[in-house]
Amino acid sequence: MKHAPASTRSGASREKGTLDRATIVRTALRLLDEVGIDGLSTRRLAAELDIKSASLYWHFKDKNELLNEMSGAMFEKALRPPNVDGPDFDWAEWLAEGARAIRRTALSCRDGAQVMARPRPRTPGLSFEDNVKTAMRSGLTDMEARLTMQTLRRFAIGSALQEQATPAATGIVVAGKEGFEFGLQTFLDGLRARLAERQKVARSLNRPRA
Amino acid sequence: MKHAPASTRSGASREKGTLDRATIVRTALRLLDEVGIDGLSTRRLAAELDIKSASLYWHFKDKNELLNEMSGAMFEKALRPPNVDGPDFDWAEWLAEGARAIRRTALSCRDGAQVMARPRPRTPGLSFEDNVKTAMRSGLTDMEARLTMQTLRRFAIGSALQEQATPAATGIVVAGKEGFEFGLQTFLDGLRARLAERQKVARSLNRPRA
DNA sequence: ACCTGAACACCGTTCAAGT
DNA sequence: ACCTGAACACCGTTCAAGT
Repeated sequence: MKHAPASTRSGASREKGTLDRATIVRTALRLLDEVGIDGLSTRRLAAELDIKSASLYWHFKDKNELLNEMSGAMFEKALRPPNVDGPDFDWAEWLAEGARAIRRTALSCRDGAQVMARPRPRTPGLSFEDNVKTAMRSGLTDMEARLTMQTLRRFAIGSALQEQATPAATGIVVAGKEGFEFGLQTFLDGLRARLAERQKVARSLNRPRA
Repeated sequence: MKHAPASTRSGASREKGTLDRATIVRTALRLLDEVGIDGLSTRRLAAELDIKSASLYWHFKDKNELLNEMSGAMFEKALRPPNVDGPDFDWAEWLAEGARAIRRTALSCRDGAQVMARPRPRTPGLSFEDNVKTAMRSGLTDMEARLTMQTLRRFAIGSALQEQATPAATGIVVAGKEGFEFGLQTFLDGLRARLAERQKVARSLNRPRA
């Protein structure tokens, strides 16, 4: 006699053919938070989905592709709404919030930083170009805006990575948000200095004394 | 008939009892550069050392301990001589060189950034406190000096990590050194602004007008 | 003190075969 | 189109036993 068709796993039973990449990625992220990156095996994930591990290879080329998709999902979650307001728009605070969101998202899940440190699949230009535009409202050039976002992303991931590493052995100086804010604000100060210098030059060109 | 006692591996035969942690770490780093982090198995490393993989567990508690030691070795290599000169000492350039050295070392070895992103064993206070002292010659407080070094370390590792990720999928904006220098110099600009502000305040306190 | 043989409990991945 | 059974070629780690 055959036993009942599973569905005993984690409560969420599906009918066949319902399984798609998004569901797998979502489940993988939940499992990651439970067991950590070393515990996240294809067999364990398959069990969580009530399938066999071989089935995962119909949906994903290999485990790397799955992990990269997880990275993409975390970034999407971190960078939700550009949320640009009216004339009181504070570009520095907007950039800071973006960097904080990346770090916060990475820290919100066990080993999340290690996942976000991976390459993510080319999101279809969705919000990235919009964000560049928004960053340019500060007066930065297109290239500077991109470099700024790249720098903040690298710093946020680097910070989360160190903060999430086994706390005993790391040479952490100031734990938590304060250590992060120092680097963040100092970098933004550098941007402000650059923009102020640029405005000064522009003014002197507009009404030359000579 | 027993065959000859190995020594066919990679040319470097040893007599028994010669093997120590430093040799293992050095060999592991060479092997890492050959096969990458996914190829660096205890069995492969043991073969390279002409021992059996079980023997590694006499020298190291587990693979994690070995990897952390590798991280420590790479940082030692990166931060070699403090090399502080005379009165023409340029603290900003000194900090920049330290950050560049970390990034350069990470990029010098396949998957090197992933290794340096790991926690490293507590180095016996060797050069770290000296470096804090050196950084303070800029006028930064002790805490600011530590935060600065932490920030640059995080940014350098974060950069190397992204640069070393599979080049196709990453949203790299400006590849290579230029992308790194932007973040580095902008952060240092922020530090300069902070120090300049501090000097201005100090001067106004020295000779008050009122 | 240092190393091995042999095993344990896993991995990621492939592929013919099922439905 | 989607999933399984069964296998392949590996893993990290332990531990009694050797020298």
